[in-house]
Amino acid sequence: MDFYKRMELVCQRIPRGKVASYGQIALLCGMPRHARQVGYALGKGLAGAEGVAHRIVNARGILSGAAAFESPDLQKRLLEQENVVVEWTKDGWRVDMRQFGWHNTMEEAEELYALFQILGI
DNA sequence: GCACTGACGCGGG
DNA sequence: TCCCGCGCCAGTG
Repeated sequence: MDFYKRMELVCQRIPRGKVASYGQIALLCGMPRHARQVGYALGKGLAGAEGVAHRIVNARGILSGAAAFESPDLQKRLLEQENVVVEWTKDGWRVDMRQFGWHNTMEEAEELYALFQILGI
């Protein structure tokens, strides 16, 4: 069971133009309640998710990781570049999860789990 | 081993 | 819907 390797596979499956939450990533990795470790891994540059890290937001759609990017609005710009609408709220930059959330299917989850088994991670 | 930290989540009101 | 408080757990020193 290698959490970070699983994270890499999961993160790279987030479709362009969609976002996923930390808890959702943890769940797909087969590690419920590990949302904070997902954030830790992204911040440390583990999990090889550099290219798609901007697609990870919290459960409410808030870009909580803005401070971890080189410039404060980099994550927002990367998302807008993928046609994701980001709006300002009193809590910070936010994405509408109903519209842009990655609503993965049971099939995708099972497919990932099978892949983990094959790769032995 | 212990205490503290943090890109978080959720249930209740 | 929003706000609040508590729960969570690998890393770190």
